[in-house]
Amino acid sequence: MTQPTDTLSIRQMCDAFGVTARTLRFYETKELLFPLRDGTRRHFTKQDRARLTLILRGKRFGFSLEEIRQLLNMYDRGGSNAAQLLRTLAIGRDRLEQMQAQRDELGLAIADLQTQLAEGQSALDAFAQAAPAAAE
Amino acid sequence: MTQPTDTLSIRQMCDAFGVTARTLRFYETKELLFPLRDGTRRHFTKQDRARLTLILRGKRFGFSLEEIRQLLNMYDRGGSNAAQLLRTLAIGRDRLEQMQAQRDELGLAIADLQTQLAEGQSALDAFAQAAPAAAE
DNA sequence: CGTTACATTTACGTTAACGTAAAGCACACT
DNA sequence: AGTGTGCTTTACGTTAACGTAAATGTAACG
Repeated sequence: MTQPTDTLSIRQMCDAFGVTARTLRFYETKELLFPLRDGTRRHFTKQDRARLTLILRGKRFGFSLEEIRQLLNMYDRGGSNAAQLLRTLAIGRDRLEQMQAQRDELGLAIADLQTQLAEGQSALDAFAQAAPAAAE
Repeated sequence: MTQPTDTLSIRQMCDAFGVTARTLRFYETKELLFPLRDGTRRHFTKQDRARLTLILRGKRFGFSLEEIRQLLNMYDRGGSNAAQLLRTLAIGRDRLEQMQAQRDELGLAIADLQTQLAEGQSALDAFAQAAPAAAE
């Protein structure tokens, strides 16, 4: 009959998720988390834990906190909002394309850099290859 | 015998390189460019053009402006500074590794997102898959 | 001489996602 | 009462690479 003590203190949250207290409070001000209050202290519920999981996952996906907030809100309202869902999907696809483009550009830059570095001793000259007569 | 008019105005530079005047002035304050002065106006020499090419290339490589400045300085002093060159190479390799790591992470995230988006209609549920009972 | 075009300096603003004090409750223990 | 631990709020600081005004200058055109 002891209450499940279903909540975590801020420190426990930090340890559990590998984030700082500042981060958790910050997320609260950004309306990403809504911990309960015992007087002045925060108590993070199972919901908060689930949301934080999503937040971190969203960050891995490259979403901004604001985007994540919107996604979480939609999710909260129950997925019955088809139009919104579609827009969400569009956002997701956009992000995907951006990421792919980014990755491709990275790939190019990496290839460039690799050949430059491998090509010889003087990577500087390689780096500067496009500059004829930089020093007259 | 007409002087080659070998310099470009700031606007011509902007057009030639697709950057803003602010950017060029900013680069000057950062000691990346050293345009000549005709009274108050800037005149960008061939050297400046070469340097700007390198700057933009360096950015494509993911170097910061400060890193670029150092590289340009080393290059300017003539490549006779072997130790420096080696350190430079090390920097380049570090950057390469960072970029590869970044690219790999991006690859992972992309793969994730792709399966999520493809897997079904509800990308939201997919996005939220790790959150059981987010809405009790 | 007035306008237009282009240029200049100075300096505050922007963005994201927190970091980092500073100062102070609120309890538990001793 | 004192000490310590954990938590709180408030609020300024950080970083990079410029953006964006504001006020002014100068040179040529008409």
